[in-house]
Amino acid sequence: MNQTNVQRLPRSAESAAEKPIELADTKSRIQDAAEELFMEHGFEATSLRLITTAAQVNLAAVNYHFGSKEELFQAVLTRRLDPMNRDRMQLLSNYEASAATTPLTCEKILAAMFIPAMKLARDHEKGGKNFLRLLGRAYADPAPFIREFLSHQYSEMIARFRTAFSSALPHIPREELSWRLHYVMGALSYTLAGADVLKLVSQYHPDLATNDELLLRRLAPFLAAGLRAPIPAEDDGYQLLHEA
Amino acid sequence: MNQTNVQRLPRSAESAAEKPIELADTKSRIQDAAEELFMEHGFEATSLRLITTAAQVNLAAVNYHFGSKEELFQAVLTRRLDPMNRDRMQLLSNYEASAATTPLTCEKILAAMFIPAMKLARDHEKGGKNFLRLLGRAYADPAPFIREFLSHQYSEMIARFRTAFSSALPHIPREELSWRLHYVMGALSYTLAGADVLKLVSQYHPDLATNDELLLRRLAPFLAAGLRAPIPAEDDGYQLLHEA
DNA sequence: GCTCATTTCAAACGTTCGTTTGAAATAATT
DNA sequence: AATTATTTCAAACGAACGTTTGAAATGAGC
Repeated sequence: MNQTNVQRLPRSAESAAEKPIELADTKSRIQDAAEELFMEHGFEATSLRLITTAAQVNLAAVNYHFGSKEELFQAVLTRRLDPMNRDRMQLLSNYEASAATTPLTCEKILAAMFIPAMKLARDHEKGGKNFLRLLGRAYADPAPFIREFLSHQYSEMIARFRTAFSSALPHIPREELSWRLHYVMGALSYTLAGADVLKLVSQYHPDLATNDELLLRRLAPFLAAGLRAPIPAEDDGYQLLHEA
Repeated sequence: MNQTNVQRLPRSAESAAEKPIELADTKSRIQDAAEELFMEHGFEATSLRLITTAAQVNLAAVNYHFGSKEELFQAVLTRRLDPMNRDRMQLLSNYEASAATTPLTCEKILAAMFIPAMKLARDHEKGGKNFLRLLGRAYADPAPFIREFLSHQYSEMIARFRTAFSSALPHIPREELSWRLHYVMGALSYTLAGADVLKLVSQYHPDLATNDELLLRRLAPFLAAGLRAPIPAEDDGYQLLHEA
């Protein structure tokens, strides 16, 4: 019934663009529409009928080309997540090579995490910004297949950056560093996803929110200062919990 | 058809517990079951049939007591969110009164945010911890009625803490502070929700994750250091974006 | 005991969901 | 041109959804 793993080219294999008004092929149209709609409504609330109508394809096309709704969701994530994480690791390696023997600064390592994410948001005029919002929501999605997929998709990149931070912050114990990395990911995903539920950033200059360099110049110092913070002593005034 | 706003006590109004095996009333049982199931599967993926079965009540009881599934969700959130945010503001006022004229430290203000959240996680043996996970997921939920509800529910508390941080950090420009508050909320919700998709904290000592004081001693220094971080100068080595 | 409001219940409502089907249409191969 | 493989299509499938209904059960007030 279904196609095998090999994907054939359905139309004549001309190399360059033929007609400018020509639509993309069915599979791509589905992915584009799905990305936008998953971002807007979430996985559960987005029906295949909504997607296929927006993509102007037949309802059965999703199951034919992707197998199921879940597999479509994973394909939508993989399409941009894979290159982004590969870029991140490549950029980190470049920085490390440039720095020769001296360890990288936290800011530099953070930049290696952020810049590919921002490049993704900037590059794809259509879905780039939306994709990061979709990703931020996927982080918090309780569906097991999403959580397993993400943790598998990220594991290599995270391990790579963990050791980089470990070298940059030799005075921070390994366990403490794990927690601080956790906080970094929280602030990062929250920011990149634009999940400002609480309207904290009230004066929302549009070019400020989209200006990557400004965003990096705000976020990186904040997180780097946190990563470098001294470990508080035992009697450092944190017996706060029993005052309430 | 439906009951009015006044809620009657359906059973004889004995003051104390009568029989230890007696079940709570229908409305509470629904809320308890809904809290746990919404936490586990999210709003969309949790059906009323699942909730009413777990609560051992009739399917129609949800619409009778709450009106709709959406209103049930809001009731579940309000039940614990309202007291928590009131506690936060009260605790902040207490701290300010104790400090007299001297401004509070960032750590102290952060503690006023965290401690009520942790008390909530600790107090209700059954759903406390789960509720924070539910809350963390609600932050990222795209459903408009959830986002509007949360932003309304939080607005007073956020405004209160914003001015507190503003006093504690007079050298940080107001706009910069808004962004840093944004990062704080990101790390906070990510941590309290236990949304560790990426398994960053691999060595997961159970008593460490549940020990509130330890958690506060890790998170507060990290965030306070970030909040106090100096504003980077224009030529401070952040021309990183074009090296990629 | 009777009355009346409140709560519970089984059953069904109409809708929407993801998926499947088998034939028609299109493209590729011989 | 004939044959084969691939893709599209309209239609339907069974299941699950939130909600409604009207009668039965249960409570309180007189």
